[in-house]
Amino acid sequence: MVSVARPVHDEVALRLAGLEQRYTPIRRALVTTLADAGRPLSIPEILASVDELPQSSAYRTVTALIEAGVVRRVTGVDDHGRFELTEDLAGHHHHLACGSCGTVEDIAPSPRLERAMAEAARVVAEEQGYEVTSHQFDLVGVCSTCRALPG
Amino acid sequence: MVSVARPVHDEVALRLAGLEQRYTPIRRALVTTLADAGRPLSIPEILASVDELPQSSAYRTVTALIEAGVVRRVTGVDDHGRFELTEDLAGHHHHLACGSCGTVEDIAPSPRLERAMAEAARVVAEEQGYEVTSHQFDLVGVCSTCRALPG
DNA sequence: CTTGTAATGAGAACCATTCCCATCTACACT
DNA sequence: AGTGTAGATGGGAATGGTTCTCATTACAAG
Repeated sequence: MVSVARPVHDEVALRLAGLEQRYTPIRRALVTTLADAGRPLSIPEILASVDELPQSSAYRTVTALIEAGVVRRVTGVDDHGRFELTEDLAGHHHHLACGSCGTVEDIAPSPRLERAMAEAARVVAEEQGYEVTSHQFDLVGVCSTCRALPG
Repeated sequence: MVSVARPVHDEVALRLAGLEQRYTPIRRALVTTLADAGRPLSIPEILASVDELPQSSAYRTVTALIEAGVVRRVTGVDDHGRFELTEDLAGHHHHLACGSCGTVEDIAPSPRLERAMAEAARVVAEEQGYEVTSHQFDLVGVCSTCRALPG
């Protein structure tokens, strides 16, 4: 909750200012929450984390931060939008969505994974004429928690 | 439209029968449409492809086919569900979602891509304790059409 | 302190999806 | 072929996440 580096807040304030927008307490709380979560959060999760936050403000604030280029929307396996700080603020990583419970986790980049991902992106670019967006992959699987469940 | 191999229809009929369900004309039309599309289709796309299909029937039919294990839902970059035949009916492949227009394409598996994907899945399984679902990956990028657009 | 502009909160509006129910149809058994 | 039973269909109502509207409030500059 106080673990967010000041440079992040400064950078967010700067980008908002570039659009003539203010870095208000609500926006600051949202940035802090997303930074601390370490994984993309859905709106319900954000509402549970930030005290006294009306739903409409949550959606609007998230939208404002997206427009300022400090938050991006992540699509998971269920139909809930999930949000995280952009890579230039939170660091490069990939995502792993659990097809069973819907939770999305960040994957810390390891050299082996990066090599495999980079190779996959290269192949897709060559063979399909696609430009893979900023080395961003989302994998779907079953998380260890759900695998342990009966059924 | 007549390009669907008979074994596919037979298999679908069999799986529906296993749940005491019938392989009706509507369901057959949907299977044919999905098989011919060669990429996951959204409900609006399905409605445009199948003549005289009420929206409620489209959703219900898709749901029935999912329960029978012959169709699966694919999540793209926008919030529209997209549907395709399962891999055991349509063959193994990956997806490429265009972050700009939302269209999802199938990626034909090439040896190079498979190697890279398999390696990525292995790493994720080892390092994150995840079981990656049936070698299924979805990548996001910008398709060649959208890249050619101004702006 | 005044004023202009952005931000907020509550609820209405929207839209994709799901649910309901009366009607229709397919298959099994005469 | 005729009939009965259960599944399937279609139209519309209901749901739920997300977006929009607008009156009110909070800032920053003069």
